[in-house]
Amino acid sequence: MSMDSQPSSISSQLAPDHITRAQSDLLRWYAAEQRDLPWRRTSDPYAILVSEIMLQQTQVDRVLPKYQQFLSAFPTLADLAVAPTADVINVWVPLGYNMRAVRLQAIAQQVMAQYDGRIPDTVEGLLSLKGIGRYTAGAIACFAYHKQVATVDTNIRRVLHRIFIGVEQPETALNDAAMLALAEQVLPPGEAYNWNQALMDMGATICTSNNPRCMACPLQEPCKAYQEMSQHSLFPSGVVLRQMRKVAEKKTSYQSQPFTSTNRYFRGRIVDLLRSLPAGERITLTLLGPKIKPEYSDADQPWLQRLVSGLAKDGLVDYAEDGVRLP
DNA sequence: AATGCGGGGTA
DNA sequence: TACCCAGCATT
Repeated sequence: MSMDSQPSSISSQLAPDHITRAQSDLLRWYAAEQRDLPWRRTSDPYAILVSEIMLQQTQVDRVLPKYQQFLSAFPTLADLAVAPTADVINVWVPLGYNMRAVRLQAIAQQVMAQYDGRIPDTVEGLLSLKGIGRYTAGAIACFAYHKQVATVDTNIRRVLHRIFIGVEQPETALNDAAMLALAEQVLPPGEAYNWNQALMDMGATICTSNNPRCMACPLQEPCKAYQEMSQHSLFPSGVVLRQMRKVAEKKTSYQSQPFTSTNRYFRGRIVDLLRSLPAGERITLTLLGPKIKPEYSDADQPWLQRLVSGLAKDGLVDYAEDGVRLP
Protein backbone atom coordinates (compact mmCIF):
# COMPACT_ATOMS: atom_id res chain seq x y z
CA MET A 1 0.00 0.00 0.00
CA SER A 2 1.63 3.20 -1.15
CA MET A 3 -1.44 5.30 -0.77
CA ASP A 4 -0.27 7.22 2.25
CA SER A 5 2.83 8.85 0.94
CA GLN A 6 0.84 11.98 1.71
CA PRO A 7 0.06 12.75 5.36
CA SER A 8 -3.56 12.68 4.27
CA SER A 9 -4.53 10.37 7.07
CA ILE A 10 -2.79 11.22 10.29
CA SER A 11 -5.40 9.20 12.11
CA SER A 12 -4.09 5.95 10.69
CA GLN A 13 -0.92 6.52 12.68
CA LEU A 14 -2.72 6.76 15.99
CA ALA A 15 -2.37 3.86 18.38
CA PRO A 16 -5.74 2.60 19.62
CA ASP A 17 -4.63 2.58 23.25
CA HIS A 18 -3.43 6.14 22.87
CA ILE A 19 -6.90 7.15 21.74
CA THR A 20 -8.75 5.30 24.48
CA ARG A 21 -6.42 6.68 27.13
CA ALA A 22 -6.99 10.23 25.97
CA GLN A 23 -10.73 9.63 25.82
CA SER A 24 -11.03 8.25 29.33
CA ASP A 25 -8.73 10.86 30.86
CA LEU A 26 -10.57 13.76 29.28
CA LEU A 27 -14.06 12.42 29.99
CA ARG A 28 -13.13 11.78 33.62
CA TRP A 29 -11.77 15.31 33.97
CA TYR A 30 -14.89 16.76 32.36
CA ALA A 31 -17.19 14.81 34.67
CA ALA A 32 -15.51 16.48 37.63
CA GLU A 33 -14.55 19.91 36.34
CA GLN A 34 -17.06 20.93 33.68
CA ARG A 35 -18.24 24.52 33.56
CA ASP A 36 -21.85 25.11 34.50
CA LEU A 37 -23.23 26.79 31.39
CA PRO A 38 -26.94 27.46 30.83
CA TRP A 39 -26.99 25.96 27.32
CA ARG A 40 -25.76 22.71 28.84
CA ARG A 41 -28.87 22.60 31.00
CA THR A 42 -31.29 22.50 28.09
CA SER A 43 -31.86 20.44 25.01
CA ASP A 44 -34.26 22.96 23.46
CA PRO A 45 -32.89 23.16 19.92
CA TYR A 46 -33.89 26.83 19.69
CA ALA A 47 -31.94 27.77 22.82
CA ILE A 48 -28.96 25.75 21.60
CA LEU A 49 -29.18 27.50 18.23
CA VAL A 50 -29.17 30.92 19.89
CA SER A 51 -26.19 30.02 22.05
CA GLU A 52 -24.18 28.62 19.15
CA ILE A 53 -24.72 31.64 16.91
CA MET A 54 -23.76 33.94 19.77
CA LEU A 55 -20.67 31.89 20.53
CA GLN A 56 -19.29 32.24 17.01
CA GLN A 57 -16.06 34.18 17.55
CA THR A 58 -17.30 35.39 20.91
CA GLN A 59 -16.15 34.28 24.36
CA VAL A 60 -18.39 32.45 26.78
CA ASP A 61 -18.20 35.16 29.44
CA ARG A 62 -19.57 37.75 27.06
CA VAL A 63 -22.35 35.52 25.79
CA LEU A 64 -23.66 34.47 29.21
CA PRO A 65 -25.72 37.58 30.09
CA LYS A 66 -26.86 38.16 26.52
CA TYR A 67 -28.08 34.60 26.12
CA GLN A 68 -30.55 35.03 28.95
CA GLN A 69 -31.69 38.46 27.74
CA PHE A 70 -32.20 37.25 24.21
CA LEU A 71 -34.32 34.28 25.27
CA SER A 72 -36.38 36.55 27.51
CA ALA A 73 -37.00 38.91 24.60
CA PHE A 74 -37.66 36.10 22.08
CA PRO A 75 -38.67 32.99 24.07
CA THR A 76 -39.42 30.79 21.06
CA LEU A 77 -38.38 30.36 17.47
CA ALA A 78 -41.81 31.60 16.40
CA ASP A 79 -41.44 34.76 18.50
CA LEU A 80 -38.09 35.51 16.93
CA ALA A 81 -39.38 34.91 13.41
CA VAL A 82 -42.10 37.56 13.66
CA ALA A 83 -40.22 40.16 15.70
CA PRO A 84 -39.19 43.49 14.14
CA THR A 85 -35.62 43.04 12.92
CA ALA A 86 -34.68 46.27 14.66
CA ASP A 87 -35.55 44.65 17.99
CA VAL A 88 -33.23 41.74 17.27
CA ILE A 89 -30.39 44.07 16.30
CA ASN A 90 -30.97 46.12 19.43
CA VAL A 91 -30.81 43.15 21.75
CA TRP A 92 -27.59 42.00 20.09
CA VAL A 93 -25.43 44.82 21.47
CA PRO A 94 -22.56 44.52 22.36
CA LEU A 95 -21.84 41.09 20.88
CA GLY A 96 -20.58 42.41 17.55
CA TYR A 97 -20.71 40.76 14.13
CA ASN A 98 -24.22 42.21 13.89
CA MET A 99 -25.02 40.27 10.75
CA ARG A 100 -25.35 37.25 13.03
CA ALA A 101 -28.46 38.83 14.55
CA VAL A 102 -30.05 39.29 11.15
CA ARG A 103 -29.10 35.80 10.04
CA LEU A 104 -30.36 34.23 13.24
CA GLN A 105 -33.77 35.75 12.64
CA ALA A 106 -33.65 34.69 8.99
CA ILE A 107 -32.93 31.16 10.16
CA ALA A 108 -35.97 31.30 12.42
CA GLN A 109 -38.11 32.48 9.52
CA GLN A 110 -36.73 29.83 7.18
CA VAL A 111 -37.33 27.08 9.73
CA MET A 112 -40.92 28.25 10.23
CA ALA A 113 -41.52 28.33 6.47
CA GLN A 114 -39.64 25.26 5.29
CA TYR A 115 -39.36 22.97 8.31
CA ASP A 116 -42.70 23.55 10.01
CA GLY A 117 -40.96 25.32 12.86
CA ARG A 118 -38.70 22.41 13.73
CA ILE A 119 -34.96 23.00 13.56
CA PRO A 120 -33.31 20.27 11.46
CA ASP A 121 -31.60 17.50 13.41
CA THR A 122 -29.00 16.50 10.85
CA VAL A 123 -25.76 18.17 9.87
CA GLU A 124 -26.92 18.23 6.26
CA GLY A 125 -30.25 19.84 7.09
CA LEU A 126 -28.64 22.40 9.37
CA LEU A 127 -26.10 23.31 6.72
CA SER A 128 -28.93 24.40 4.45
CA LEU A 129 -29.49 27.37 6.76
CA LYS A 130 -27.49 30.49 5.94
CA GLY A 131 -25.24 31.40 8.83
CA ILE A 132 -24.77 27.80 9.94
CA GLY A 133 -21.49 26.24 8.84
CA ARG A 134 -19.97 22.88 9.60
CA TYR A 135 -19.03 23.67 13.18
CA THR A 136 -22.43 25.05 14.19
CA ALA A 137 -24.30 22.31 12.36
CA GLY A 138 -22.30 19.66 14.20
CA ALA A 139 -22.74 21.45 17.50
CA ILE A 140 -26.54 21.70 17.19
CA ALA A 141 -26.90 18.11 15.97
CA CYS A 142 -24.80 16.93 18.90
CA PHE A 143 -25.86 19.25 21.74
CA ALA A 144 -29.56 19.54 20.91
CA TYR A 145 -30.26 16.13 19.37
CA HIS A 146 -27.43 14.07 20.85
CA LYS A 147 -26.25 12.90 17.47
CA GLN A 148 -22.89 11.15 17.48
CA VAL A 149 -21.14 13.64 15.23
CA ALA A 150 -17.73 15.25 15.39
CA THR A 151 -17.40 19.00 15.17
CA VAL A 152 -14.35 21.24 15.06
CA ASP A 153 -14.00 24.76 16.34
CA THR A 154 -10.86 26.67 17.19
CA ASN A 155 -10.60 25.10 20.67
CA ILE A 156 -11.15 21.56 19.47
CA ARG A 157 -8.71 22.03 16.59
CA ARG A 158 -5.97 23.17 18.94
CA VAL A 159 -6.58 20.54 21.62
CA LEU A 160 -6.80 17.62 19.20
CA HIS A 161 -3.65 18.77 17.46
CA ARG A 162 -1.71 18.96 20.69
CA ILE A 163 -2.95 15.62 22.02
CA PHE A 164 -2.64 13.54 18.87
CA ILE A 165 -0.05 15.31 16.72
CA GLY A 166 2.11 17.53 18.89
CA VAL A 167 3.08 21.17 19.33
CA GLU A 168 1.52 23.21 16.55
CA GLN A 169 3.87 24.24 13.82
CA PRO A 170 3.09 25.60 10.38
CA GLU A 171 4.18 22.31 8.79
CA THR A 172 1.99 20.15 11.02
CA ALA A 173 -1.25 22.06 10.53
CA LEU A 174 -4.08 19.95 9.14
CA ASN A 175 -6.55 21.34 6.66
CA ASP A 176 -10.22 21.41 7.66
CA ALA A 177 -11.08 18.08 6.09
CA ALA A 178 -8.13 16.29 7.67
CA MET A 179 -8.88 17.78 11.08
CA LEU A 180 -12.53 16.76 10.85
CA ALA A 181 -11.40 13.26 9.90
CA LEU A 182 -9.17 13.17 12.96
CA ALA A 183 -12.04 14.39 15.15
CA GLU A 184 -14.24 11.62 13.78
CA GLN A 185 -11.53 9.03 14.30
CA VAL A 186 -11.14 9.82 17.99
CA LEU A 187 -14.83 10.41 18.82
CA PRO A 188 -15.69 8.05 21.69
CA PRO A 189 -18.77 5.93 20.83
CA GLY A 190 -21.89 7.17 22.57
CA GLU A 191 -20.07 10.05 24.27
CA ALA A 192 -20.11 12.68 21.55
CA TYR A 193 -21.89 15.28 23.69
CA ASN A 194 -19.56 15.03 26.67
CA TRP A 195 -16.51 14.62 24.47
CA ASN A 196 -17.15 17.69 22.33
CA GLN A 197 -18.03 19.81 25.36
CA ALA A 198 -14.99 18.48 27.21
CA LEU A 199 -12.64 19.39 24.37
CA MET A 200 -13.96 22.93 24.39
CA ASP A 201 -13.70 23.24 28.17
CA MET A 202 -10.15 21.95 27.95
CA GLY A 203 -9.29 24.48 25.23
CA ALA A 204 -10.87 27.36 27.12
CA THR A 205 -9.49 26.68 30.59
CA ILE A 206 -6.30 24.55 30.39
CA CYS A 207 -5.10 24.05 26.84
CA THR A 208 -5.28 27.72 25.88
CA SER A 209 -3.68 29.17 22.82
CA ASN A 210 -0.73 31.14 24.14
CA ASN A 211 -0.29 30.17 27.74
CA PRO A 212 -1.51 26.62 28.34
CA ARG A 213 -1.52 25.41 31.93
CA CYS A 214 0.16 22.12 31.16
CA MET A 215 1.08 21.63 34.81
CA ALA A 216 -2.63 21.42 35.64
CA CYS A 217 -3.54 19.24 32.67
CA PRO A 218 -5.08 15.81 33.22
CA LEU A 219 -3.81 14.59 29.84
CA GLN A 220 -0.09 14.97 30.32
CA GLU A 221 0.55 11.32 29.65
CA PRO A 222 -1.40 10.86 26.42
CA CYS A 223 -0.62 14.35 25.09
CA LYS A 224 1.91 14.35 22.25
CA ALA A 225 2.69 18.04 22.72
CA TYR A 226 3.31 17.60 26.43
CA GLN A 227 5.65 14.68 25.85
CA GLU A 228 7.43 16.63 23.13
CA MET A 229 7.96 19.65 25.31
CA SER A 230 8.96 17.77 28.39
CA GLN A 231 11.49 15.77 26.36
CA HIS A 232 13.14 18.98 25.25
CA SER A 233 12.69 20.77 28.59
CA LEU A 234 10.55 23.40 26.94
CA PHE A 235 8.41 24.29 29.95
CA PRO A 236 6.96 26.69 30.75
CA SER A 237 5.21 26.10 27.48
CA GLY A 238 3.77 29.57 27.14
CA VAL A 239 7.16 30.98 26.34
CA VAL A 240 7.76 28.44 23.62
CA LEU A 241 4.35 28.84 22.02
CA ARG A 242 4.52 32.59 21.99
CA GLN A 243 7.97 32.44 20.47
CA MET A 244 6.77 30.11 17.74
CA ARG A 245 3.86 32.34 17.02
CA LYS A 246 6.19 35.27 16.58
CA VAL A 247 8.28 33.36 14.06
CA ALA A 248 5.25 32.21 12.11
CA GLU A 249 3.82 35.68 12.15
CA LYS A 250 6.96 37.30 10.79
CA LYS A 251 6.19 35.92 7.37
CA THR A 252 2.75 37.41 7.15
CA SER A 253 3.38 40.57 9.11
CA TYR A 254 1.98 43.62 7.45
CA GLN A 255 1.29 47.17 8.41
CA SER A 256 -2.38 47.44 9.21
CA GLN A 257 -4.26 50.67 9.57
CA PRO A 258 -5.59 51.72 12.96
CA PHE A 259 -8.89 50.06 13.71
CA THR A 260 -10.67 53.39 14.16
CA SER A 261 -10.14 54.20 10.49
CA THR A 262 -11.49 50.92 9.15
CA ASN A 263 -14.70 50.21 7.33
CA ARG A 264 -15.57 47.79 10.09
CA TYR A 265 -15.22 50.42 12.79
CA PHE A 266 -17.53 52.87 11.03
CA ARG A 267 -20.12 50.20 10.28
CA GLY A 268 -20.24 49.57 14.00
CA ARG A 269 -20.56 53.27 14.69
CA ILE A 270 -23.45 53.64 12.24
CA VAL A 271 -25.45 50.71 13.57
CA ASP A 272 -24.86 51.90 17.12
CA LEU A 273 -26.03 55.40 16.24
CA LEU A 274 -29.17 54.03 14.60
CA ARG A 275 -29.89 52.03 17.72
CA SER A 276 -30.03 55.27 19.70
CA LEU A 277 -32.75 56.74 17.47
CA PRO A 278 -36.45 56.55 18.39
CA ALA A 279 -38.09 53.46 16.92
CA GLY A 280 -38.75 53.79 13.19
CA GLU A 281 -37.11 57.19 12.85
CA ARG A 282 -34.77 57.81 9.93
CA ILE A 283 -31.71 60.01 9.77
CA THR A 284 -30.31 61.62 6.62
CA LEU A 285 -26.75 60.90 5.57
CA THR A 286 -25.97 64.59 5.96
CA LEU A 287 -26.86 64.44 9.64
CA LEU A 288 -25.43 60.98 10.15
CA GLY A 289 -21.96 61.76 8.80
CA PRO A 290 -20.82 64.21 11.50
CA LYS A 291 -22.24 61.98 14.22
CA ILE A 292 -20.02 59.05 13.37
CA LYS A 293 -16.98 61.01 12.15
CA PRO A 294 -16.18 64.33 13.83
CA GLU A 295 -14.20 65.72 10.88
CA TYR A 296 -16.85 64.67 8.37
CA SER A 297 -17.07 66.86 5.28
CA ASP A 298 -19.11 66.90 2.06
CA ALA A 299 -16.26 65.12 0.33
CA ASP A 300 -16.98 62.11 2.54
CA GLN A 301 -20.51 61.70 1.24
CA PRO A 302 -19.70 59.03 -1.39
CA TRP A 303 -17.74 57.13 1.27
CA LEU A 304 -20.66 57.25 3.68
CA GLN A 305 -23.08 56.23 0.96
CA ARG A 306 -20.99 53.15 0.13
CA LEU A 307 -20.87 52.27 3.80
CA VAL A 308 -24.62 52.54 4.25
CA SER A 309 -25.32 50.65 1.02
CA GLY A 310 -23.10 47.86 2.28
CA LEU A 311 -25.03 47.73 5.53
CA ALA A 312 -28.32 47.68 3.61
CA LYS A 313 -27.06 44.81 1.48
CA ASP A 314 -26.34 42.88 4.69
CA GLY A 315 -29.84 43.58 5.99
CA LEU A 316 -28.53 45.66 8.87
CA VAL A 317 -30.15 48.94 7.85
CA ASP A 318 -33.13 50.18 5.87
CA TYR A 319 -31.84 52.76 3.39
CA ALA A 320 -34.28 54.98 1.49
CA GLU A 321 -34.37 58.41 -0.17
CA ASP A 322 -35.20 60.22 3.03
CA GLY A 323 -32.59 58.56 5.18
CA VAL A 324 -31.50 55.44 6.98
CA ARG A 325 -32.83 53.47 9.94
CA LEU A 326 -32.77 50.02 11.43
CA PRO A 327 -34.80 47.55 9.35
C1' DA B 1 -6.76 30.77 -0.19
C1' DA B 2 -7.82 35.28 1.31
C1' DT B 3 -10.81 38.71 3.06
C1' DG B 4 -14.61 41.14 5.57
C1' DC B 5 -17.13 41.23 9.60
C1' DG B 6 -17.32 43.78 16.23
C1' DG B 7 -16.15 44.37 20.22
C1' DG B 8 -14.40 43.66 24.80
C1' DG B 9 -10.91 41.45 27.71
C1' DT B 10 -6.05 40.61 28.57
C1' DA B 11 -0.68 40.30 28.72
C1' DT C 1 -0.24 47.69 21.63
C1' DA C 2 -1.40 43.43 19.73
C1' DC C 3 -3.61 39.24 20.29
C1' DC C 4 -7.40 36.40 21.40
C1' DC C 5 -12.04 34.46 20.72
C1' DA C 6 -17.84 27.81 20.52
C1' DG C 7 -17.16 30.89 12.35
C1' DC C 8 -19.24 31.97 8.20
C1' DA C 9 -20.05 33.73 3.53
C1' DT C 10 -18.10 35.64 -0.31
C1' DT C 11 -14.67 36.28 -3.81
